[in-house]
Amino acid sequence: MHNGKKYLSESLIQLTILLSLIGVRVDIDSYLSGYYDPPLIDIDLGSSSAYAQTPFHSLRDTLDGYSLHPKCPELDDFFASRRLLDQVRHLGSPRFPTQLNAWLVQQVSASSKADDEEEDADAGPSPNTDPDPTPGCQDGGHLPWGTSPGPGTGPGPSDAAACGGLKEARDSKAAQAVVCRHLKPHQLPTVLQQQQQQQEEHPEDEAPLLTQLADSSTLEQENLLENMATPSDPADPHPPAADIDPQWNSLFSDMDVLDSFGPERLSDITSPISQDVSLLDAMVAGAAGVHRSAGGPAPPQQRGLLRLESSGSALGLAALPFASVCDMVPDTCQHGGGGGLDEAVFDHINQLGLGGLDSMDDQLMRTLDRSDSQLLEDVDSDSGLSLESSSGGPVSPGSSEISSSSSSYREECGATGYSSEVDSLPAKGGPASYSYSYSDSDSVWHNHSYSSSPPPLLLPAPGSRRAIKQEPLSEEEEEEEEEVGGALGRAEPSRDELRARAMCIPFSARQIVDMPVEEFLEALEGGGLTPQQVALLRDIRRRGKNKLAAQNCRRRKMDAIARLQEEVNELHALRHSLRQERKRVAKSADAARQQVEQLSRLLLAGARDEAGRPLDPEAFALEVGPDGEVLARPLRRAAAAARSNTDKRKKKKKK
DNA sequence: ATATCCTGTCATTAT
DNA sequence: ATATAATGACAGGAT
Repeated sequence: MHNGKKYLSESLIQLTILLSLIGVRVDIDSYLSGYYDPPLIDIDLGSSSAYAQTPFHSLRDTLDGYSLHPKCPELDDFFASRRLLDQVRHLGSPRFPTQLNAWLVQQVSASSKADDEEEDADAGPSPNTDPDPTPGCQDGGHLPWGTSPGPGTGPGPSDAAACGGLKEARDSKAAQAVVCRHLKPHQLPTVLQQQQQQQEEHPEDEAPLLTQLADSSTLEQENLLENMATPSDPADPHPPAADIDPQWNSLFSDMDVLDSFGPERLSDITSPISQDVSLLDAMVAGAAGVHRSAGGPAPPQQRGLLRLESSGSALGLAALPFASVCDMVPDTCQHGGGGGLDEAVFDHINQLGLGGLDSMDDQLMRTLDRSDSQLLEDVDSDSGLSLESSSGGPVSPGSSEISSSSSSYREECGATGYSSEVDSLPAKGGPASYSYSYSDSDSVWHNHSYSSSPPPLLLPAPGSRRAIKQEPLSEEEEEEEEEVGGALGRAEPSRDELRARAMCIPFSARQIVDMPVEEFLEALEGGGLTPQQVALLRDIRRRGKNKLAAQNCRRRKMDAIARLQEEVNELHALRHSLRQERKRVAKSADAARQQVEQLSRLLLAGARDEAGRPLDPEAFALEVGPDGEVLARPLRRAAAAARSNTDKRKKKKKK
């Protein structure tokens, strides 16, 4: 516990310092509260137990899905990347900040590579932004499609922007992933509107399906997702990429106009980027530039672009969840003057035909529109995961997911009481009246295995998200999947799951257990639940927590036993070595003793008494006196004295 | 049939 | 005061 407190305080200090460094001191919570639930403050600050359950509820739905544990080593990388990209971003591009930033970053990366053959594409303002050469940062490696790098794993999307730049962005998968990750749930209506517009223009697209998907219930979503995944080639897990690629290619072909700068002008641009620009100034400049760029009523697509861009740099500036802080809270940003830097940069740009960049915005919007399907899928997949699958993130009771699932539950609900229904529930398999389509992890979402062996090969459930997306697992997801464990094999709901469904509780057992306590209490109080439902909710949460605690406890116990066994083995080895050493010492002592006796006999053989007669070697022993003088002591006397001593001891004992 | 293991649950205590 | 974690003990299913 003491460690936990220390850890908490250290983490808070680090977080505070980092936030103050980036100039976000006042409105960060309000900003986050508008975007995320729970806010950043609710980020889990550690646990007292190394085996404590993974706080998925606090690790999810924060910071674009990439929540940052304050102790996470990637946090520095994250903010360093963000500072770099904010500086670039807020250099003042009025109309195409995202594209320009991505291009600038790419140019920085390219120049750095020219100067330094090493892989460090982040060289420059943020030299330590990527300690881990992730695929997105290396030689145009593919950013894993939809791969969630896990909480705090800054190098993921941020590398796609900072390291990869346009070269990586040309990879349509990476680009889609970047875009998809930065569409907030609250943007879904906008996306849907755009999707509908696109549907009107391109009725052959997947928009109807996706719109339907967004409005459907969870089970329907699973079916739809299955339908979407079915016609695709199994060898190609990313079928939509084919639609995106031409768009991106055309977009970047326009971007190639900027490549005509040439190295000498490039140096003009890259060198300011490397300056230690005041972040505050840069942010204000960027915000002012963006706002200036609006220049009156922006067309809807431009507004959409700005919104997307302001919500974390939809394209290249991925994984910058704070990137739009200034846009969101401009009051906190005091304009310090952009200086000649912005003007120099954008004079170049303006002189080199910015007209094409207007069309580039349109193309970008079209690209984004086309990628909306992927956005939808990503967003919806996350929601589906949180609702039905193992990740089980917090979902507010008022969310569409809950409402949809709630409705589906209510439709199937037939039980009327808690105790009677609950206690009669069979341990295996629900009543025939239940027709739930259980997902992979509702029943058991933990790893009951004590062994430290690698998790078994997980076969994705037929309707699971994994089966659809076929993406490699991030560490977090692997961990989660590991926790799901054997549940995939037996897709049976837990008893509490059945209880919850029997009582028409609009949460899964996983949700009930994983949701933050505030949300849980809110659901209890404001959920319009009956007392029986409230009691069941509390019981499910208590049992779920205790179940996880028991698992952790047993794992700890097994680990402790293993450690003790290891210690026993080490002690056995130590005892063996000590015994060997004792034998060696005894042997050498014997040898020394024999040497002494031999030398004594030799000396006694040459010794003479006062009368000049030779001494009997058997009757005398050599003795070294206190002054170093060697004396011949008669053995009989010594033996007699020894005998008398033993006699005295015996007499004393008898007394 | 029995032993053992695994897991969930309860009760209790600590944090 | 409440929530939660930790843990011993027990029960029941699986092997």
